Amino acid sequence: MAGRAAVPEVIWARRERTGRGPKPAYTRADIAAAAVRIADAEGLDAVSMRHVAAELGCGTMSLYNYVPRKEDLYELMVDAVSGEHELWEPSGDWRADVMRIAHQTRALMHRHTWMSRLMSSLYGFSPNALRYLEHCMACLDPLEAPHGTKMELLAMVNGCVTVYVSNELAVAERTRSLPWSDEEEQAVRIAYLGSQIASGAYPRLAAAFMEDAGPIDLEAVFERMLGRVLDGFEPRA
Amino acid sequence: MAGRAAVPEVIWARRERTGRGPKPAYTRADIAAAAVRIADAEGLDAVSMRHVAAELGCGTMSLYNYVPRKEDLYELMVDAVSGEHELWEPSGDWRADVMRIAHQTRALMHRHTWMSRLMSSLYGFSPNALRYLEHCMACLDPLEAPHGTKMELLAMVNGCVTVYVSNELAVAERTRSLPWSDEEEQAVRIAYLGSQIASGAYPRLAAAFMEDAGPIDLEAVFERMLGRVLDGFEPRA
DNA sequence: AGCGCACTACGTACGCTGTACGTAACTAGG
DNA sequence: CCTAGTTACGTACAGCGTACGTAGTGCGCT
Repeated sequence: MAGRAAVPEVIWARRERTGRGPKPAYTRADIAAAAVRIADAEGLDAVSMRHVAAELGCGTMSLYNYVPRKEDLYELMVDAVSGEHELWEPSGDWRADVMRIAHQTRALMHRHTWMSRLMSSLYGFSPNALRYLEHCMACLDPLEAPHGTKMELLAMVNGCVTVYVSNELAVAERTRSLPWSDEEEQAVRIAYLGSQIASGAYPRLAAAFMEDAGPIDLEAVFERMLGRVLDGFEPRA
Repeated sequence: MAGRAAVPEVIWARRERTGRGPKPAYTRADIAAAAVRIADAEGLDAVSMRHVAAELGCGTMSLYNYVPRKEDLYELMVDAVSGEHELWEPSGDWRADVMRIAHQTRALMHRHTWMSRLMSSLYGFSPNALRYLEHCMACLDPLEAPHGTKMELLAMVNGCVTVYVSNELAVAERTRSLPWSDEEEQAVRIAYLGSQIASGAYPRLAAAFMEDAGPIDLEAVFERMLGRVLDGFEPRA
């Protein structure tokens, strides 16, 4: 009977509508959509309570009727785009299905570049996340393994995809903010990194950077990474 | 000769000291140490320019002589604790060495719980990061593979460790902010998650959650994950 | 030797953030 | 019908990053 009211509750445990009083002017979906629109167009840092409220056309503080803290707004956003995952009838080939899931997740994170940043800090048992997880598990039905192992597989795949895309986006951001062209980029990288490497203190890094001169094929690397992860779960022959 | 001054430079390309004028009162190491102290004690969000300046005992704007943007302060912090990595003479057993590296990285991120948050957004070719990377590559000398593959291995290991610890910390944070004890935690999780699962819409998730009733052994899961990653790089027999 | 300038230090100020709080309007349940 | 629980929203506050201006300092050059 201790006061458990003052506790930070998960937003999904709250009912959306609560009977008494005037009907809410917006749904959670409206709010999430507005926030996603802003994040897509102007970046995650542009998502402020004021900005989202303005996008919706209501006063700033009205938002707090729907969303107790800003963090919950993020949760709404992640759930909303999690709903973009295509969920198909499992093919029977778990490897192919998981590959397809990974590629779709990557595409989704490229479409909403702020996702990878939010995913790594959120708890993530939103309704759409549950639906998505259930679909992933369904794809793993053909795999002979305990549920726990399957969950570990999914965690690893999701984790790898997230960090991979994070890196992709970080590098893209870095080169985009540079005023030089891609070809000159190489030269610029030499400016600092090269000065360090030329110092001779890092012979192996020097060798590594000399080796891959051409632009790396991000798709191929992604594919290779996934393959290796899944190899670890292949039943022993 | 186009104006390349207005460009966001990497802080490591800046010289720390520049001859003319009064001697700077602090070193980059001083500043990084102050910021790390604050982040460790009060969390990453407590690291503000004002707060760090106060910790150093100087005016807020004086910090900007050393650090052009706040993001660079983060870079300094990451580099500082990257220097905590123990670098040993490679044993000749690359698998064992990589395992040891991963365990140390995990320990480091538990010591500085804000690291995982920063690592996923930073570019990361700071001096200490280079030293660390070179050491990792040295550990991989016994592995018969091209440099590019070795880099991919390290990226995967580092990535997996980062997301793993992120999850660990997120869960810990969630349960810590709850006023209930660990045993009751289980019951609370049922409150929302259980209501969803009991709905019957997610049969596989239900089965999975029922299966692992006891507290999971985080060390064992970590070990297993690493093992699987490394398996993917074992030379084919 | 001494001038000039690059550099450090730092106070003030601006626009922005999340959100606590108080008030007015509204409507469903007893 | 009344009233209690909700919605809506304006105001206010503490804190943020940082642009800008000013004052003082000491190295490098003439």
